[in-house]
Amino acid sequence: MAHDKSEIKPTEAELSLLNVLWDLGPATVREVHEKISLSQKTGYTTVLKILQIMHDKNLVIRDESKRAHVYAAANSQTHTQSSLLKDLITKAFGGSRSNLVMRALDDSTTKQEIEDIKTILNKYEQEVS
Amino acid sequence: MAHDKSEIKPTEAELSLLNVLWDLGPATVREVHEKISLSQKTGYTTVLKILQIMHDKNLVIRDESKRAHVYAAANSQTHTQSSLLKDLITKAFGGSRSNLVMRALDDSTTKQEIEDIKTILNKYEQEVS
DNA sequence: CAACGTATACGATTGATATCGTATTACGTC
DNA sequence: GACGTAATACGATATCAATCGTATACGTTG
Repeated sequence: MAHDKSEIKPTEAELSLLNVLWDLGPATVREVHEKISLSQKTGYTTVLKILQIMHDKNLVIRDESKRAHVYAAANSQTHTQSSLLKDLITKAFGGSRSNLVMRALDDSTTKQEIEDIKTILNKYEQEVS
Repeated sequence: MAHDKSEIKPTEAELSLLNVLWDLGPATVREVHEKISLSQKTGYTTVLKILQIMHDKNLVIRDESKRAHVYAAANSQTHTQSSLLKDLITKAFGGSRSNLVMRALDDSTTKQEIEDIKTILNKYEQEVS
């Protein structure tokens, strides 16, 4: 096989649009542009072009049955996040996952965050054992 | 202020070289090239050029007192890792640190990793309270 | 059915990344 | 102090990312 699902590496602009698509669900260029315009000043055709490129790269799928094509993220947010993390672990953390997790936790970590993470850990601890 | 320390964003090739520098400590272009050549096939002048660019960007410092300049990472590995994580949290995890941590933990997490992380959590828990 | 408004398609531009070939400079050594 | 070795400096190139202007196509409606 040539391309594995785990090699998802959107650029920065692409990730911005993916965030919008995960939020809105399937949407037209106009809808994506309107949403993104709330936080950035990007031209309509720029959004269009990037979505087209993403379509070529299979980062999004699109429904062309209507005049205004409807775009949707090809991969789930969860899967994409995992992919990005895996990449970062490889390139900046010597391949060590716990290394990354420990670095993500610092003295600004709140009590709530600690509790949330402990809950997850307990869950996996049971599964693993 | 123009540039904050937290805006450290090395490119992929730059990060490769930084990994070598963190490993070797201060080193000449030749030393860096020899080390990187073990895992990649990059030309000597390419390594040199990237190090020069990194110097312009203040990603590395260099000692020019000798004929062969000696390069060293300008920022610690720890600090750079934190910076990269912060960036990823912002761009792909809706700004939520625990979101990232939880995604980093999946069902392939080993018992040992869970223990390591719990230890860290307990440490911060005490500090926080 | 023609015109207008909106959508997509296409191409050009700018800037950054990555890579090297070649030119130039600087040491040591004899 | 000239020469050869090895270093740095300096472009040049190819690719990709990001952006937008303009051209073209499509449909709704008067």
